[in-house]
Amino acid sequence: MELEKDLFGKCPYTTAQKVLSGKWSIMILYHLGIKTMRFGELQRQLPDLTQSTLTKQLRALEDYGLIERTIYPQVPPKVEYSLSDIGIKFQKVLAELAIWGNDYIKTLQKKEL
Amino acid sequence: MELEKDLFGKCPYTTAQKVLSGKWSIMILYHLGIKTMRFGELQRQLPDLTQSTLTKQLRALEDYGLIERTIYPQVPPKVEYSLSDIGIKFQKVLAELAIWGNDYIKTLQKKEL
DNA sequence: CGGTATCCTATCGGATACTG
DNA sequence: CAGTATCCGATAGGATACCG
Repeated sequence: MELEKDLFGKCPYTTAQKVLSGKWSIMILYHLGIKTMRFGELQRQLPDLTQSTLTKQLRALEDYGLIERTIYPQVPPKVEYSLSDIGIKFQKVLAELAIWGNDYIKTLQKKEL
Repeated sequence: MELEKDLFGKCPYTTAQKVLSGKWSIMILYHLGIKTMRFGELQRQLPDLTQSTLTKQLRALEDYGLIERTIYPQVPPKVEYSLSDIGIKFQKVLAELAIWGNDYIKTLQKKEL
């Protein structure tokens, strides 16, 4: 995933779509919205993706500017991931997404009855 | 894209992510939120995807239950796409997404200066 | 008009193994 | 601890051509 600089002029939806295209973007943004986390802690929250996949997804979100990576120069290494300003603003979308997602699941369940 | 029936028990975010994974889902949902449209009209709004791709994306959204397809038995054929109840509810997410998307574009532009 | 049916390719996510 | 390097398979999406 590589950041495209020519997002300007594009519509907000297309832009959002690109940023959210990563399979784990939403989940990562959700967890970092709860609190800043170290790599390992984040990985424990998301047991279904491997270390290398998590790294790639984090790099993508970092390139897009949604999250920030802070490296503490020490041994053993400590790296913290947190939301950027624009990442924090995304929490509003997540909130609506959560409401809708629960609603959607309920709808599916009714159909099954 | 095939609908998975075992979404139950999953978190709302994972569910939402699956539904939104289609490259054009958001754009389609946005346009159908404005008004019910025929296939051709929708295609004119989205010049960047081919007919076959549009068909696939529409089928996926239909399978997920977000949109409804109404076929009017006449010649030439007339098919209308509209939002389902849960699709209408998704407009709230889209609204937040639009706000955020515009914000994000502004942020990027500032960085470029 | 509103599709199918094929085929093809790029990319993305995952598995695995190794490292400062 | 937090990565990187490499490889690999699945699949989503696009191009093209044809159809009721």
